[in-house]
Amino acid sequence: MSKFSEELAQAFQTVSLRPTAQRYAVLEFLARRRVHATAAEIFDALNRDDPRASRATVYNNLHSLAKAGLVREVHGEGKAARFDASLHPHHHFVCETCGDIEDLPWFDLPPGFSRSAAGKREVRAYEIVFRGVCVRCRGTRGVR
Amino acid sequence: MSKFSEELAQAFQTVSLRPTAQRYAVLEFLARRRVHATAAEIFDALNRDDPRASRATVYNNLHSLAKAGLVREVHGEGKAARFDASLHPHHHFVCETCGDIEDLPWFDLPPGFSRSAAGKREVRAYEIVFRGVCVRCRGTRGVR
DNA sequence: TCTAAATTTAGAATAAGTCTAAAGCAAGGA
DNA sequence: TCCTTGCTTTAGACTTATTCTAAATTTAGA
Repeated sequence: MSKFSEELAQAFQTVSLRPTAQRYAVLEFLARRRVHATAAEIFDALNRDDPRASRATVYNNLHSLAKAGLVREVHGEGKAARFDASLHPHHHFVCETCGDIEDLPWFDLPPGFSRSAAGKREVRAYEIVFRGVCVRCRGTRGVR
Repeated sequence: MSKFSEELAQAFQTVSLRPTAQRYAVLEFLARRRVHATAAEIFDALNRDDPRASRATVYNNLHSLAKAGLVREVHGEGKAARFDASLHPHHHFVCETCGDIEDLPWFDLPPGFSRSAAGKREVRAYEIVFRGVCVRCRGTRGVR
């Protein structure tokens, strides 16, 4: 068993979610990708090889994985939600030109920032979303 | 002319967007509200009094206002996008229990944070999204 | 006033995501 | 091992959010 699949198996363990073939395939697909995928892309990809998965199953699993914290739902420019494996914490960058979403390395807010901002609310998580122009789109500046 | 409507008029000026009756109504509605509205809610509200606006117009204006930076699109728990006037900068808090989205007072990231995180990307804006349990939902804890 | 460009409209069309009811599996106890 | 119970999967119909279309209207500026 590779380091990689061990890590996935481990992840299922710690959140105590049944590692069904389809659920595993969804998480694996996301964990291998750099660019964030829409549910439709995941559906298409899974149905090129075994195990297959129905549309409903893809959504079911994206939701159960998100609830368990192994996957995050991110919204960029388009109307379809995008998903990424969040095995390791990170922030996000949304390109306003091409709509792609990229991961940025994690850093904590200075202690006290979130507490004072949130008042009496209970903060369970946070992320910073940066918007702007990605490296690829900066390169083609003016060409359009 | 009230301070408030002056501010809206001013906002249209500075981004040089035509202040049509419908567009003004959309922005005004959002600026007066505390809770973030879906397009459907805005559509319903506008069609209770003049000026009316068709569904397409509501969306057109939400998009033109968003592009101009006067409105922000935020995604909470539900599938419909929510919008808020962003005349003044702020961060967001999404309640994982009831799905409501609240504004948090703005604070800057410590200088250097965003620059080093984003690498060669051009950052035009950022926001911090906190998730957790809002004050109202904390109160009803355990009742369910 | 006149013109060109932007805006509005109703309704049809598309797309994203959810629901349903039946059938298949997985985990743990006897 | 064999049940039992509760997750999970499935195809496809369905709902709902958002976009598109083409014609009519309004706006800003010359």
